[in-house]
Amino acid sequence: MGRPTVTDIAREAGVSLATVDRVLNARPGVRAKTIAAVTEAVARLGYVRDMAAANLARGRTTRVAILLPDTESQFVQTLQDALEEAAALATSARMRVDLHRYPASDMHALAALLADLAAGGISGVALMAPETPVLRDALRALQAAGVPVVAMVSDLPNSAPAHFVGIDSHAAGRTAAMLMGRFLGAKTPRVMVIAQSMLLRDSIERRRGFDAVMLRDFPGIEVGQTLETHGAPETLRQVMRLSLESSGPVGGIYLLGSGHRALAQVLSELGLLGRVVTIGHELTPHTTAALRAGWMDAVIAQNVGHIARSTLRVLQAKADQQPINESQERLRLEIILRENLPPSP
Amino acid sequence: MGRPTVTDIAREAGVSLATVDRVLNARPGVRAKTIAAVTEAVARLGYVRDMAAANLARGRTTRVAILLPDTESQFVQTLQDALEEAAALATSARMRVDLHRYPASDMHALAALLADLAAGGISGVALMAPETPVLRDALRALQAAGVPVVAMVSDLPNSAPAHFVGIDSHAAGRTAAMLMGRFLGAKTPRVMVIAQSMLLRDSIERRRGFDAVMLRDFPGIEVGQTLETHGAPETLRQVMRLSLESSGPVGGIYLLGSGHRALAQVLSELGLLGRVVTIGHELTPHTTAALRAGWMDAVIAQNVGHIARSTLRVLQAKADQQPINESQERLRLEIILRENLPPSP
DNA sequence: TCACTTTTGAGGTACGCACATCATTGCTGC
DNA sequence: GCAGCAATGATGTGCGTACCTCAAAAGTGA
Repeated sequence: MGRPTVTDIAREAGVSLATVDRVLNARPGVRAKTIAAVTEAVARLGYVRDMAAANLARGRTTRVAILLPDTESQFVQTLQDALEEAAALATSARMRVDLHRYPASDMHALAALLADLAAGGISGVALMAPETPVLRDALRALQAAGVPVVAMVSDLPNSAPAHFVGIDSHAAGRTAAMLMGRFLGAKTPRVMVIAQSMLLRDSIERRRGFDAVMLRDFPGIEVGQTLETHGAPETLRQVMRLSLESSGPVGGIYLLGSGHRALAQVLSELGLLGRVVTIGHELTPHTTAALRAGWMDAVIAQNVGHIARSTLRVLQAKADQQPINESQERLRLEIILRENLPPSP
Repeated sequence: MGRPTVTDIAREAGVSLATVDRVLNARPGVRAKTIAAVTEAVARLGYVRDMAAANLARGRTTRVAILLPDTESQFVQTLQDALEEAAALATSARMRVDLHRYPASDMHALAALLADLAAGGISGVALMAPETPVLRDALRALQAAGVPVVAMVSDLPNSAPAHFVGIDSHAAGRTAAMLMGRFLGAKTPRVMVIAQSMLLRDSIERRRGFDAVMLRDFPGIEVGQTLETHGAPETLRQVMRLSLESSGPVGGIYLLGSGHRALAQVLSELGLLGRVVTIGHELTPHTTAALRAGWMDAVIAQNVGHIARSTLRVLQAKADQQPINESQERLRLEIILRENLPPSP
């Protein structure tokens, strides 16, 4: 005897197949008493609906949309690649994934895109975006229309997403601090913190976590203010020179966001490349090269492959109104050094 | 128009459904020319077999066996828990998993168990075991009978397993060395290496990787010979005292295998707990507690949840004669510090 | 008790595929 | 040109479920 089927449930509950179907799919026209009988039979036999067969019978192909900013970021590009690979595989499981890039600076365009999607009859949306009021309203409307929303990488707590796929940014910052503190050793106990901008929630949280551990475990190390570069290499050069002049030399650099290539350039000009402990975030071709070259000491990352697969699994589960396997979907915060770099494919 | 189906392939290739079926399922009695025509139609239409429907039609439930040693090891226990959880979920995907523990000291018993399984008509076997000649022969026989074998945690290169699920132990050792070297800082540049035994392949490889990086990047640090404890706390106490007396104090301890609790005890007796950099392997309740308490500085681990799910996915793929998604099955080597400990459930 | 509504039963079709059977076609050598 | 065999076609059944229709039974109120 294999797994129980609807037929077994019908026999066990003493009702017809049609009634079992009505109960399982929450169709109207069944007495409470009958519902209870079927539910009990389900529990007794340990019946689990065969979702594959169910979706086959429904004939529906789950259609989901994924929205990424059109930033020229290596990380976003890496994530997109991972999503495309995962989407190709998901095709064999009756799922169609539409990937869109939205203008990062125009939240109204994003909101309009979301409205279009809602009208187009989609069964789920996942997105990576900073939480603005416009977006929040758009997402709430989407969810009110019954479309589940999944936040990727950066959480959207005020939009009440159905799920968040990403790591704890505060823990990421704490981990960076722990490594920085221990790697610094006898080097100048001063750390420079650099960010493109502090608008994104994850940057802010990383910084908070970094400070918390620095203050608690390494009180002897001085941590500077966040230097914002707004993505411009020239600004980076200026703020770094200014900071070094006014506060003196540093033993470590913590890069909150992207901009690794520009940093390498400036460090090289200053004769600091490989002489200061450098810690950053996210595994991209640039950071991989930097680790391999030896001038970056550690990268705190989240596995984009996992993010992609987890996102699709969660969207599928939501579409099927199935529960989520928390332990599988919990992303690990990864520490990457030169020695545990993943083998290049 | 949704996804193409076998019917579309038949029309496109100008053949019948039966022939498409013969080609897709590699059944005999089709001319090479016809096979080519069908294959081309598949490529042209971008046909992807609906595995859900296929498995439904096959009506077969994949039965696999998983064999773990009956060692009283926290890691093995953790792995078993993960496998049981994954197995419970796999049930809804038409897969039955039988978990066995074999006597760790009796390879003949393991071989006999494997022979039984082969006779019982099983579609796959996964196991964690040291590679002995007896086992190697048993595994070869099993594979000759068409049963795919998956090695878990510790590879079995001479038994030519269909797949290995686990991390690169050499890289694990290299990573441990990197952290040890950098964490030591101004501490006594001498490291003690402790193992239960050096019989297992992964212990040996870790040690090799550790030495390689120590030699290359930290030539000033002296690394002692491997002290074997054979799992006995009393032996651990003796060899540690002996080593400290003969070679002098150490600044770090590298624990190759298990035995974290006994180590804590002895370190405490010696007044060294928390005063030497301690690095070990695998995330278990003991090591988690040690990291939290602060006397262990880092743990190099592999995610048992991933091992479990990956093992089942690979076995399923082998049973379905489907290709394996390498990028999903590649396990990451994890570095765990206190700050990035996974939140307790 | 009768007309009425609500609840339940019986049965069919479909989803995309695997697998089986039997009939038919094409090709080979003689 | 015919036996003999390989290649192909035609057709049916079933996997577990969804969804539909129509008929029958049970329950309701007056």
